[in-house]
Amino acid sequence: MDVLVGLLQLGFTEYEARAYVALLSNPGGTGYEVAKYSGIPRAKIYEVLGSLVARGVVSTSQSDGRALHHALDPESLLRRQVGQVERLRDDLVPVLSALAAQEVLPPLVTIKTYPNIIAGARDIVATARRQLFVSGWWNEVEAILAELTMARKRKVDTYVVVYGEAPPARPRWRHWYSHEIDNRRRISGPPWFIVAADHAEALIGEPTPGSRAVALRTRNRGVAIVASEYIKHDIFLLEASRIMDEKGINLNHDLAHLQSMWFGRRDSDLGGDGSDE
Amino acid sequence: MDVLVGLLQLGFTEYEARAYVALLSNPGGTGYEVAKYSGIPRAKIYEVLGSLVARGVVSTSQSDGRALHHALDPESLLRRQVGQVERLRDDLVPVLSALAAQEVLPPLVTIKTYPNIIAGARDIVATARRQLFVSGWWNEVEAILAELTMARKRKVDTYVVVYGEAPPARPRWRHWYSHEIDNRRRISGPPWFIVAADHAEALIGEPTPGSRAVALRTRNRGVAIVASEYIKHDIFLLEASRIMDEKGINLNHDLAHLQSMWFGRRDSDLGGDGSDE
DNA sequence: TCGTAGTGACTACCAAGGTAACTACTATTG
DNA sequence: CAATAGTAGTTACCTTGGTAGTCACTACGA
Repeated sequence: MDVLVGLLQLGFTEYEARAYVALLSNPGGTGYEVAKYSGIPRAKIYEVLGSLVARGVVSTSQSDGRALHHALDPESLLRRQVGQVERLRDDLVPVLSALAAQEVLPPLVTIKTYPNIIAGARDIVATARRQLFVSGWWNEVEAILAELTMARKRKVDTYVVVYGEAPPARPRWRHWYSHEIDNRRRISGPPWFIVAADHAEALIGEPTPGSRAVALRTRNRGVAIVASEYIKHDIFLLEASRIMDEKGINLNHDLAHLQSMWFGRRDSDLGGDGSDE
Repeated sequence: MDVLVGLLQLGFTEYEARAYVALLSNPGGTGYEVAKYSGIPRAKIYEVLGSLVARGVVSTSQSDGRALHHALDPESLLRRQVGQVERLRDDLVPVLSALAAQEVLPPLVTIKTYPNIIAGARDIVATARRQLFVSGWWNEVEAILAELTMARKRKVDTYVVVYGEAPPARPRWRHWYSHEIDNRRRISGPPWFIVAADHAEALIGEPTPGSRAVALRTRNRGVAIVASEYIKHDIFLLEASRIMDEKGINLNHDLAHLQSMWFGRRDSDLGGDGSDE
């Protein structure tokens, strides 16, 4: 990640970003020096430093009658930004939620572009309460791994099926299943990505790397159930075939540990605190 | 907090904010309807909705060949924003910190405007490791209360002295001391706000409500020690006078000659009342 | 004279806000 | 049946403010 791009995303202008970086590596500079190191025209530098001072990102000190400038350390800068959005969230969410009207019947909504599909998947995982099913390729699963971990910490039953070559960073979760297929070509058509929560909400996506990525997201009950059941069947068959490979007989007994997918959590399954194995 | 202002702070344009709010309270609208509810000129509405769709804040569905629009729910929207800044932080801080050069000797830095003083105080509290001293009026102490709570959770020894009328939301901490004084007028001059951490960093501020607010922030060792010691002495005297009150010892008369340090030639009592725990 | 320090007056460009006028379709009603 | 009003969407153009970028100037000390 280019630092300048990152700072732009924090709302810095290009000059502000360049001045900040220049001040970081050359602390205590006069305006003139900052202009020299940053390549910002001298005619603009005081304006730029002024707006950074107003934002509290740069502070001044006096020495020999000259004004020196000092950059806020990066940790503090980013901590402030995070704190600001968090405070904004705490202020805004209740007001906005009060404004929001309920949709009469859940629409079948189209989501466009890859990052929006990932964001939608994160939403669903982050709001799941009891049961969560995920099926997709490692790239997409990895992108929502932080949220999946949080969900498991919240005691959400989380089932994940990952297609493709076994990834290096594969977490050791109880219900993590791998379809080890060479590459994205093996199974027909484009990649897919399915997230379903609580038999209530689902996202069925086609995370093509290009700009063609599209997904369906809905709280439509039928779709949500189909998505969940599809993944359940997939897992069931995967396990069945594995065990048949090993033994050959009496599948029912061997697959009993999967019954919780359909019948909810049983006492014997309450194996821990979100860190099984 | 006005919702529109809040959304602007999230990087929405005014039209985008108005369209989003209109869509929240009227879900599933055509572009035409959104324009009607939001007051955005029809000529602009598709452009605006388009950029919201591109950002994933609005999604579309089809019904009778018409494109309907649906707003992302506020919790998800704000969760995404928070996650985005957090990811930016994790990416950016290591790179920026690597760029940062150490200042040879800690400067005496001037901080301007009230919010920047508060932000600086938050920085210091958030990075304190062992010992923390805070002295100020309730307004300012309240503004950094969240960070103080975090510091206490990190096992930082936290001492707070609050001037002014006892606030309603006063936390019940072990080292929380109150100087109950009627109003900001009693002690001469403007309000003040002191934060000192680890005998290493200090902020000494003058949080005037207007634009005149100024503070000194520094890692200069001498200043940091003076600030810490000042607050320690203040607490010591406060406690001493409380305990003497309890035991019926009254030195007012014997120390009357010192009262002039604080009150000129008037003789009156110190406000210590022992409302700590 | 050169390097440091700071300022005023420009130009260029673009995103955002704002207006007017247009097409096309549907439903209602006199 | 034609006229009208409302819905749905589009093209063109204009204004404004902020950002980027240039040039030319003053002032000072070594």
